[in-house]
Amino acid sequence: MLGKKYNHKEVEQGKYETWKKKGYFKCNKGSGKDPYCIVIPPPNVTGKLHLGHAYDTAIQDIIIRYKRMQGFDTLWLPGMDHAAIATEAKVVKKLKNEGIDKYEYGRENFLKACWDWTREYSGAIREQWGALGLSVDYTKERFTLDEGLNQAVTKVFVDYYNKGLIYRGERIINWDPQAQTALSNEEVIYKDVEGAFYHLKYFIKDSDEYLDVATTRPETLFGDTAVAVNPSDQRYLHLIGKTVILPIVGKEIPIIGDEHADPEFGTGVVKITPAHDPNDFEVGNRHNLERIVVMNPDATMNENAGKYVGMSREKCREELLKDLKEQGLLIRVEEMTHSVGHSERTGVMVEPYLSKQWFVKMRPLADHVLENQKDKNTKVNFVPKRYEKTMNHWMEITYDWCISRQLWWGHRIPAWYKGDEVYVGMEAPKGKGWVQDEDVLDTWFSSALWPFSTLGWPNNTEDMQTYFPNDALITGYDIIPFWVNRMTFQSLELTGKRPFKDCIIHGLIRDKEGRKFSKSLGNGIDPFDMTEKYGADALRYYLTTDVALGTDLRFDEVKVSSTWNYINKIWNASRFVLMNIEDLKEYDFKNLKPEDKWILTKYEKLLKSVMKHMDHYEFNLASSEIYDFTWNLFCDYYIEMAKYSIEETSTKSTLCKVLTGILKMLHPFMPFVTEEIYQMLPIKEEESIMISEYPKYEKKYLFEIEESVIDDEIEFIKSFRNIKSENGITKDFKVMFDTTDDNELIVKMLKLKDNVVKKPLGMTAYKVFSNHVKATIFFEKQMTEEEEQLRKKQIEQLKMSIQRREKLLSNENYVKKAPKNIVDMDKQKLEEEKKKLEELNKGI
RNA sequence: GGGGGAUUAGCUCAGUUGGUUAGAGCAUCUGCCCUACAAGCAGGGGGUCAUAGGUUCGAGUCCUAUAUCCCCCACCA
Repeated sequence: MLGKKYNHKEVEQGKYETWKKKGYFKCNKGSGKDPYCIVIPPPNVTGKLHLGHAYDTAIQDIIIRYKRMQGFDTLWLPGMDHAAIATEAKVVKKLKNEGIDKYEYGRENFLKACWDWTREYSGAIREQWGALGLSVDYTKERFTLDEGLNQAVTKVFVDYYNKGLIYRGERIINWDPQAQTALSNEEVIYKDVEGAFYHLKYFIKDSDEYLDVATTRPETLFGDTAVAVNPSDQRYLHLIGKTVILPIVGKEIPIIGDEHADPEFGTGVVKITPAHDPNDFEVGNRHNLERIVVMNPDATMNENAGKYVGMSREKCREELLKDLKEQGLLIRVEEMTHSVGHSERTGVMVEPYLSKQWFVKMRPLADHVLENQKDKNTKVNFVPKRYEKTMNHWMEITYDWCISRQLWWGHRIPAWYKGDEVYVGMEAPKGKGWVQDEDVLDTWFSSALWPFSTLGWPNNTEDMQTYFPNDALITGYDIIPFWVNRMTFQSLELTGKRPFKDCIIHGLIRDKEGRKFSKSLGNGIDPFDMTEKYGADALRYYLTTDVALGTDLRFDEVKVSSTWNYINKIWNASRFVLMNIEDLKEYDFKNLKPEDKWILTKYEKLLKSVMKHMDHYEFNLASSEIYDFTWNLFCDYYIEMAKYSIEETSTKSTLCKVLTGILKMLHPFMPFVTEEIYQMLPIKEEESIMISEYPKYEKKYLFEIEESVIDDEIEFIKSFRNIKSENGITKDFKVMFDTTDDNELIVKMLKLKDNVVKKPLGMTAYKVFSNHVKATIFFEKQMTEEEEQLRKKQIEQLKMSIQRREKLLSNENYVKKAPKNIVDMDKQKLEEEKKKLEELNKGI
C-alpha cells in the first residue's frame, strides 16, 4: 500500500538500475517493429551537466518513452564530445595548478591527461543521466574520439581534400592568444568595450602635410603597408600614388585608392594592415601589399615591432602612445565604444591573425542545403517552423569554415608535409622525411558527423540502414549555427540524405528575472539540487511543460514545488483507487453507471487529444490536458462519485482503467512515480510500465448521452454550491427539486439527504438550475439588499447575452456563412438562456 | 545594416486551421481538518489580449503601420 505522502526519494530509489538491468533501454532491431531513432547531443566532457542539459534530455526522454510505448523499436543513442578546445583549456588549467606546463609535459603525456579527465567526467555524466531517468541505450554509446569515429572523420577530410572541398591557405583568422589556436567565426563572441579612436599623423613624404589616420589599434601600425583613401574622395584624390612616412617606424608606405575606405567614416583615411585585419587583408590582395605579422602567437609583439618587441599588445599600445605623444604624432584621442571579438572558451580578446590554416569550402555545401530545403519530402523539418529561417539565413551568408586548431586534444589532421610537398591520406605516406601536421580539427567537425558516424558510417552497417536518417534531433536554438547547420550540410554531402527528419528546437533557460545563467552573476542552478529537493519527476515535468517549444524558460523553483504537489495529488488519488480495487481480478464493464460512462468518455477524448499533441511535440498542451482531466474531472468529481458505488465491479474496473491510462500518459514525463504506482495495480499487462503499451483510443467507451447528463449534473452541483456559498448558507436550508428525474447522485454529492422537501416552504427561496436539473433552495434568513442587487445583475447579464445572440442570429450573413454546428450551438444557447431568464424572473 | 521573435490576469505562461462569454499555475479574498490528499477541499475577485487602422458574418489569432523590449548575424579602419 502506498504511503500517505509522496516521497520522491523512496520512489526513485533503484528504479533506474532495474530498468537498465532488464535491458528496457536497448534497441531491438530485427524485431519487426518500426524503428525510431534519436541521437543525444553529446555533452562536452568538461564538467557537470547543467539545467540546460536536463531540459534538453528530458524532452528527448519523453519522446523516446512515448515512442517505445507506442510499439516502436526505439534507439536513443548516447555519447559525449571530446570538445577539443573546451576540454584542453580545462586540462591545461588543471596541470598548471599542479605546476605542469603543457608544452614541457609533451603531447603524449598531455593526451594521457586528457583521457584521464574524460574517463572521470564521463562517469559523472552517466550518473547524472541516470538520476534524470534517461532511457538511453548504453550498448550504443559513442565518444567523438572513438576509433570508429576517428575513421569517419579522417575519411571525410581525405575525400573532401580530394574533391577540393577542403583546402589549406593563408588567411586572417580569429586567433585565441591564450589557447594559441585558430577559432571559427562561431567561436567568437562580440562584446562592446570602451575603447578609443587614436588619430595619428602620417606625414606625406617630403612635405609638412600629414594625413590624419584614425585607428582603434595603434599597436598594429608596425604591420601597416599602405594608407587607403576612397578613389572618389575629392579631398585626397591628388595624394593617391604618393607615399607617407609611417610614424615611429619611419618607413615609407604608399597612399592607395580603395573602395574599402569610407569617406563618411572618420577622416576617410584608413591604415592598411593586411596581416592583422580581414578587410585590410582583402585590400592587400587587391593592391599586392606585403603582409607583415607583428605579433607572436601569444599576442606579444614580435621583432617587427622594433623596440617594443616582447611586450604584450596592451603594454605595447601604452608605450607606443606615450612615444607618439612625445613626438607630436598623436593628434587626439576620441573615446568610443566598439565591439571586440572574444574567445568563446577562454574569454580573451581574439586577435585577427594571419596564418596558414585548413578551411572547408562552404558555398557548394551550403547551396546544397538550400536546394534540399525546398523539397518537403527530404528537408529537415524544424519545430517550431521559424527556425528553418535561421538555418537558411546562415547558409546564405556563410563563410569558409576554418577547421584547423592549434591544439592537441582532438582528431589530428591527416596531412603530412615534406618540404613543399603535401600529402593527405588515411595513412601516413611511405618514405622518409614526412612530418604530420601538428594540428587537430575543430571539435564541431566531428560532431557534424554525429547522426551517422555513431551508427557505423562510412560502412553501410545494419544500424545505418535501420536508424538513418534519425527521426528527430532535439537541441537549443543557440546551437543551430554550430551544429545543426553543419550536420545538415555534411549529411547531405556524405550520405545524400538529411541527418534527421525533424529538428526540434527548444529555448534557453534563464533565471527568474530573465537573465542568462552566468558564473559572474552567481545565479546558476544545479539541476541535481532540484532533483534532491523535489525529485527528477517534478523537475522533468516542470521543464518540459512550462513553456511552448522554442521559447526561453524562466526558471522558477516555486513551479517545481507546485509540480511536486501535483505528483502528490496523483499519488493520493492512486492511493484511494488502489485501496479500493485490491480484489479486482479482471475488468468488467457490464453494469456501468452514468458517471462511469461519463469519465470513460472524457478519458477517451483526452487520450485522443493527448496523442495528437504528443505527435506534434506539444508537450505543454498534452500535459495541461492530462492535468486538467486528472485533477478537475477524475479527482474532484469521478472519485467522489465512485465512493457511492465503490463495491461495484464496474466502478472498480473504471477506476483501474482510467488510473492506468493516466499513469501511462504521464509516464514519459514522470517515469519514476508512474512506475511505482503501476507496480501496485491489481491488473497490469507488463512487468514494467516502461515497456507497457500506450493506451489505444477506443470508440466503444464513448457515451455521449451519459457524458452530457453528468456534465449537466456537475454544472448544477457547481451552481448550487455557489449559491450556498454566496449566501452564507451552512446547514439550515431545505431543497425542493422541480424535476421528477432521479437526482440521487446529486443528493449524495451535495450531501442533501436530510434537506430535501417535496413542497414549497414559506421561506426565502432561491432557484438553482442547469439544463436539466432544477431546484429551489429555501432558507430562513432574509435576502439582503446586496443579494437582491446580485440577482438583478444576473438578470441584466442574461438579458444582454440574449440580445447579443439574437442579433447575431438575425444576421443573415452569419447564418449563411458560418458553419452549421456553430450556428446550431448559438441557437441552442439562446433557448437555454431564455429559459433561465424566465426562471430567474418568476423564481422568487 | 540584414534576419528572427515578443507584447494576453499582480507574476510566469497557454491559447492548434479565425468560431460559445479568452484559460492554467502561482499569488490574492471567503468558508472548510468531509476517513485519497490541509503540500488539501469548496466558492470568489482579477484581463478594453501593446496602440491605431484594415480584411471578415465573426479577429488574441490574418494584413498594414506605430511603440516598447529581446535574440541572432554582419560591420564598426
